[in-house]
Amino acid sequence: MTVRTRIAPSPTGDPHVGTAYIALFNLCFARQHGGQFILRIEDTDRARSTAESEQMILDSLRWLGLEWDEGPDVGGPHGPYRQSERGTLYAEYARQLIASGHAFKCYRTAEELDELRESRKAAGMHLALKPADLALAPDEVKRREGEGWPYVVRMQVPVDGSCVMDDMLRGPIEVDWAQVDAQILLKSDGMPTYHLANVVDDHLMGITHVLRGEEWINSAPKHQLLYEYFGWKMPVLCHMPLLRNPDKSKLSKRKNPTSINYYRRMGFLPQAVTNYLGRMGWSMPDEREKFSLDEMMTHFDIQRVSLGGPVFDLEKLTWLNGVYIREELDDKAFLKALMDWAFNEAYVSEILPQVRPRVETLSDVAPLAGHFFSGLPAIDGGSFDDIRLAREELLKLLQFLVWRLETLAAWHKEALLVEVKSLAGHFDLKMKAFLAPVFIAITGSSTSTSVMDAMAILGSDMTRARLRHAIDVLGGVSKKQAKRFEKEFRELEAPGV
RNA sequence: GUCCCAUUCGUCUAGUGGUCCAGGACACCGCCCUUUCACGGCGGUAACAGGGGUUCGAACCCCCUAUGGGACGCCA
Repeated sequence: MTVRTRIAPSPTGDPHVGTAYIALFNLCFARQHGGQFILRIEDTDRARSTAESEQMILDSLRWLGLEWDEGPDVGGPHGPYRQSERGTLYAEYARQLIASGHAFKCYRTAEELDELRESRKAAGMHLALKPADLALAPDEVKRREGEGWPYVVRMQVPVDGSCVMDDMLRGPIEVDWAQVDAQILLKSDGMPTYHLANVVDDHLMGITHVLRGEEWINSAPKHQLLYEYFGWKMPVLCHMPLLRNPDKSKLSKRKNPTSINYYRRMGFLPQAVTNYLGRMGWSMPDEREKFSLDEMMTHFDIQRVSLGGPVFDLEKLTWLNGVYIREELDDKAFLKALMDWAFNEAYVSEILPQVRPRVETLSDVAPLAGHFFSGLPAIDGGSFDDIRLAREELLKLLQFLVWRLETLAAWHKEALLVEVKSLAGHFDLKMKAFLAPVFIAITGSSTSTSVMDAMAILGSDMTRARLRHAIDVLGGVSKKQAKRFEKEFRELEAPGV
């Protein structure tokens, strides 16, 4: 048996807890059956990830203790299908499908597709575009082809009848073919979409079981069809429930800290985080709450997965983490955990230059630099009383900064400075005035170390979490405000559009 | 809008036709322990979404309704 987890690349290298969650269950499932567990980063769009951001994601999975295997024919997460070759490899399979009549070239433009979807929506029909909907008159196709228009390769799909696929946990799932669109297999830049890459890779890697998120159920018919077209054996499917925000929507960073790095920075123990993820939609046969990864693997049973989408509860995770610190760590291990976390030479050395000019006695250090060793500062709305900005303007400032920082790929002081400068310009504020509220949000006080350096040292996850926390204690951004803010922010991002 | 998936205390869950007027955990409340605060111990509030079937019997099986979520991208 061979299973794999596919990882969506992210430019900032944020490893999502949802990814870790799926990886954990894949790992346990594989180990329980003595099988292999492989990792794949889905980098069909090279702009989305860098070697560095991929490394960050892998590091955090390793931190959680999720060890993966080198797959057959796959040297690490990328394997022989690595970027340079990937386009040509998948293009070859796409050609094969065209030759067998299972796929076709489509010269439709984005505008035409929008129109088609609009009119279908207006007519109250389902939005799936079928091959017939996309067809152009033969001479028009000829013209576009002759003029060298860009094209994509789409798969053929049946127009009627239905597709039945099997899910390990849910039993047979039936979907009308009418709901399934002529999925794009190869983009106009020649790179494959997830759907093609996924099927081809899984086949070449000999994947036998696929455990993935519930959000993939609807595209499973396409995958099944592709396996049929190629004449390959389809892996067994299993769709895991989705982790949720407290409001039950799919876990998202807008409403929750979703980055593993955040929990790491906050001082959670990896065993506790992994244990907690293992309790999401799953339980030990004897119902104990606390168990190690090894215990989970030996007692694992996929049938014990419950299908209701579990809410990720920070409070309970925090309790569990406390249990681990109290029960699993003796003084020596506790000390080691602290040192691994922040009390180490590398980290403290970064902080020393910040405090040296500002202290007179050694005992000044802790109060001054405490925020480098803390989570969220104890602030409330009153902490911002001295800021001479209207409440809404203040919220907007913090919110814009969060949004800017969310897309920042390289996290260092110079890059931060560029962002802050440009935003200060937008708000028509001097740097000092712009940074005043940021200072309070990050350090929790109005006298401390340099805020720009603090942000650089604290890192992306903690910085953003503190800014978001400040927004929360200020009463949060209302839906109406969010709408206004977003509009203004977009105009700021793309001036003249 | 169309389709798909789901639905047990506020939250995570146990429960796969009788042992369930539903058990455990977090949170909350009370009491005890304690020089404070925690930790710990004991106790309490609190749920089978609703309606129809099937059955001697239903949280568990079937149907309908409601609610929630997801999908409908040259994202993954």
